[in-house]
Amino acid sequence: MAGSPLRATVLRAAVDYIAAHGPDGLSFRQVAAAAGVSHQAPYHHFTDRKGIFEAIALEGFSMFTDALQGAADSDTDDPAVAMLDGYVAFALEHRGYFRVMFRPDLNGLSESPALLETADGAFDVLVRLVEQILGPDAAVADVRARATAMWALAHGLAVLLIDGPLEAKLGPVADRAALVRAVADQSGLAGPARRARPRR
Amino acid sequence: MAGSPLRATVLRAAVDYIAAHGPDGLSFRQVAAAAGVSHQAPYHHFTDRKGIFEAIALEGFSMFTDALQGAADSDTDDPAVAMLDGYVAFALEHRGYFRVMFRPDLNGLSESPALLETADGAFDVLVRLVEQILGPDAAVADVRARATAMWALAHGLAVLLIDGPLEAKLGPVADRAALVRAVADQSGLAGPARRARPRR
DNA sequence: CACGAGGCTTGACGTTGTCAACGGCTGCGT
DNA sequence: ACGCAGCCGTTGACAACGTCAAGCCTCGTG
Repeated sequence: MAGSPLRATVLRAAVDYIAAHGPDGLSFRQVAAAAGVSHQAPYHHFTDRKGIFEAIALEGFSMFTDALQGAADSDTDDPAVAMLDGYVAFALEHRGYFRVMFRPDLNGLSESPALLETADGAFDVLVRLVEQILGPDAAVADVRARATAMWALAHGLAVLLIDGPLEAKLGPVADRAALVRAVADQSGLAGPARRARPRR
Repeated sequence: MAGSPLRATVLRAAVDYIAAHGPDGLSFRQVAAAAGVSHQAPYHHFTDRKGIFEAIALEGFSMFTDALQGAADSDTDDPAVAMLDGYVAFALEHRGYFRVMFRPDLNGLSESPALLETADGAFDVLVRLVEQILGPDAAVADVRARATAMWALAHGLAVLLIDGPLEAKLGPVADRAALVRAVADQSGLAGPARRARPRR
């Protein structure tokens, strides 16, 4: 299951490149050269250029699910904020993966059932947390809307920080946790459960 | 100021292509061929391939600012929701522009002062609206955080709808306004002014 | 020992972005 | 009226890219 060493090498080189320069300039031949093999060698491990992105996205979503689950499991008095922070932190620390995961044109998400399923797993973590926060008697539509709101907020923040004008405006990252906190406070999404805000 | 007709033709062809297939596969030579000219003709109107994206982003941010301003000016009892909806609506209706605007690797945002300034203009519309919502005695940090929260929420929703798994999950667009409403309600960002939530 | 398959190589083809040189129009100064 | 410079478009060439097609080692298994 581990795959050949070349496969891993290529994948790592690709992820590093993407983290540094974005996915679009990534060249099949360049990563092959970086791995010290001929320009066709990677074809024995990936069907396509797209195959590389698909593999990255798959691995990325798996790591992502774990990261979100970890944030959900961490015992904090504000699980919603922990989740938001976990989301944004993952994006910042694993740009190479994150940049590919949400680009269906690159990774062929809609065509790969395995990838779709893995991606769903991450969203499920979020939904389960929201169910837990809102309590068992919450309407399904509310849970859905709340989860979507949290997802959108976290995703927007992450994307704006990684690729958007936010980083150019606020300087690099600075204190991510404080930013997430402040934003979560300004939206109504912070707080341990039903609108009780201990405030310390 | 209008620019030559070829320039406009190329730009339109590029925007249409991007709306349909995303920016990355866009080929300089293809748009030239689509415009019925030789593969080098566009070079008289754009310095680079990147120059096309820069022009699209510039025009896009200008349209975007107008759209947001329009949403802010519309008299509704919930300006925050109007703004969020305006943001998402623009993204959905002008994917060809939106997809390029937030891709600094494509449009060279950080290198072009004119582009940066235009992009700032859009954010300023949001900040001014938040100032208006929170009232004149609001702390600067709160205004900033609230604006960032709204921006992130709208942007996340837009991105997830356009390129993310949300469209694959929820079906195409459906009723955007209702979705935005629900999400805004679940986050605390809806409501006319200071945390009054009519609930009705 | 044969042999088939996996892993890698070299070679080739069409397409891409970009540099360079060329040509025809149009409008200006003399 | 004439020439000439500028814009706007042309064709040609080049390196790099993704991908198809063969060929070459080097194993483990019969």
